Amino acid sequence: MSLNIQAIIHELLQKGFESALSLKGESLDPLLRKAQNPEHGDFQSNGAMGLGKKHGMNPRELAEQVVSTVDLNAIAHPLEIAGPGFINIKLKDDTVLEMVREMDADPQLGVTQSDDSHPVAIDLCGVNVAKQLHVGHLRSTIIGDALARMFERVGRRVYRENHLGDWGLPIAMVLERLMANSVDLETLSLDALNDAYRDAQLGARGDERGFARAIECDAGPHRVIELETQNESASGAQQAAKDLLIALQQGDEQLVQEWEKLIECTMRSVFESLGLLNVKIGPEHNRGESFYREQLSGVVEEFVDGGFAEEDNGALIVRFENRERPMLIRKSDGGFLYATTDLAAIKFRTQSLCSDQLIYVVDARQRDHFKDLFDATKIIGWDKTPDGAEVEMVHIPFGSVLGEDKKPLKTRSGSNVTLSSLLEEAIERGVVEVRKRSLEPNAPTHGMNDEKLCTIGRQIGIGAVKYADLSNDLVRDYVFDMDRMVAFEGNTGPYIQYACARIRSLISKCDADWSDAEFIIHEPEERALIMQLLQYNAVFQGMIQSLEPHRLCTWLYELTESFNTFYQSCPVLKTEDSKLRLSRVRIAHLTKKVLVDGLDVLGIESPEHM
RNA sequence: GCGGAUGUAGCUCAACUGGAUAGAGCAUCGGUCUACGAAACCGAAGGUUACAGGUUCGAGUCCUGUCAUCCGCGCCA
Repeated sequence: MSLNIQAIIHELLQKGFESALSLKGESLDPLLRKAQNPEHGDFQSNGAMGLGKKHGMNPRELAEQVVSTVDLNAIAHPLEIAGPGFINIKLKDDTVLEMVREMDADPQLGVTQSDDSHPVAIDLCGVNVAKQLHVGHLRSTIIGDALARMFERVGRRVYRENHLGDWGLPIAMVLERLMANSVDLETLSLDALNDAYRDAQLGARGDERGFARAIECDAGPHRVIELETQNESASGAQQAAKDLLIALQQGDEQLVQEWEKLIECTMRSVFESLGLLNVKIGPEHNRGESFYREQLSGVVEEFVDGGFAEEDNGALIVRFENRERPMLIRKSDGGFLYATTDLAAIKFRTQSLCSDQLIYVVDARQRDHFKDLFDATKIIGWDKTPDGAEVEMVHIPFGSVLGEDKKPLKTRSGSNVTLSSLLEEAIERGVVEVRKRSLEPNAPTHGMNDEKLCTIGRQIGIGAVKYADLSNDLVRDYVFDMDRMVAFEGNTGPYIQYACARIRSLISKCDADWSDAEFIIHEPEERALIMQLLQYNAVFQGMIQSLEPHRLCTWLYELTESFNTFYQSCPVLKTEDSKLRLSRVRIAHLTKKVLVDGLDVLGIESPEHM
């Protein structure tokens, strides 16, 4: 017996189908699933309908034959056939108890560890030097960090790649502007820096052609607004910036020093926000555009030498077989583009880091860019690691964060919402709730000092925002509604955190030693809770495979509901029967371990009290 | 114009990748505490899954078309 009981049943059923249909070697999938309705049992096999049809056999008869040849008596109740040919399986309680014992004894809580020794590289956060973080970075950062934790949880090495926008003309323009005004970079705030960045952009990004074309193509409001902003003014400041960039590229010592200060100034503020967010991203994860600057011409040469790139109107482009749109890898003035840098980064990640899985957590608007990028990578053969492993490249195209008006989130005055202001509000809301709660005499937080309350408030407020983000299907846009997130009711982070806190105090009130108490199933709610716990690994593997954190969120929410139902109907400490009492404490403890572990994978903290 | 995404209860979202009666949470209405933490639990009501066809034992899910919203479309990142 083992935790992968589903795999065992799968195999037995498969053999049953093989013998019933007198077929071998063919992949006959019994379509074993968790039962959709608990009344049908624990698992269901949907294979008979499709296979019966395919091989000219009555599905129901097929199911009956399978049932008569498969022997699951040791672990399950007699199999039942329902409807057109569903096979329903209900495990014996003894089987369930044995599995839960195993899960509880396993430090990994049953989560299967990966045997892939190649690292995963996750492109996340994506800050631009001299720019304030905004809500777009929120998603890239917390989704990327959750995915990273998920891979680390199954034992894989992860490179969190913070691909900073720290190089090129935009940065040169800011630097030029700041130096022209002899601003002291040591004491500069990111807000001031952000203003300088915007001024510089306004000065240099005039793009009448792009604007005209956007109108012509009937472009959406996103693009038009962006281009309008760029066109508001145009000046000759670029020339100075271009000169500065050249000097910087040539390694002018003074300039390089100033440039480094600029990055430092940005990252000080960035890491402050990232710290509040409880994400594992630090200076050691910085590997920005500047890191690749020496490699760009080599990358382009490789494309040229391989015959994969051609000249077009003075620019160098890569063409694809199945579409019109080419990818530019060098401008007609000889400069490189972000696509060039991204190609260099892919080469580095696959060839030097030897990653066999590249994940880009970048918003959905860049779909076409990544399609081009990945296809170009395949053309030149960087889709294999040096030791020959196939590289999987995935773009996670997450949706936009919208305001109540269903348009990209803005402040009342129409400016972008900065990440720090958003986090501040979330924390403030969390702190207010915790303080309010602590005024009640019966609350475990009653009388706690304010510093502790603030820490808890931060954990709750941030947890609420992160859970709200991660619990949605990533590709969809979602409406940011602080009130709903911090409501702490229903499917929210705090709901789950609250259950953890209750279990902790429950356990702390139990004097007896329950650590090796026998698990007992006495009430249906106990069985239901244990069955939910036993799905942890399956859900986890599903999440790894699909790269969808919201699956874990949904399951954790269900687990919390199962626990609350159990807790409501099964007295724990008040139970007279001491064996049953200790069993329930132990079930509660296992639930807490799983909830805390799952929340941690999502990057959400679980306060002791709240 | 071309390409892509999305459309599920009043609102915010699920649906284990084609399975049994489409599920939750808010909001609404009705029950549970002199408390193993009520930030909880139990129940009611709420649906032509944008629309029209098609594929099959079976479709929210797959294919075709239509509509709506959003995004992208060579020298910005």
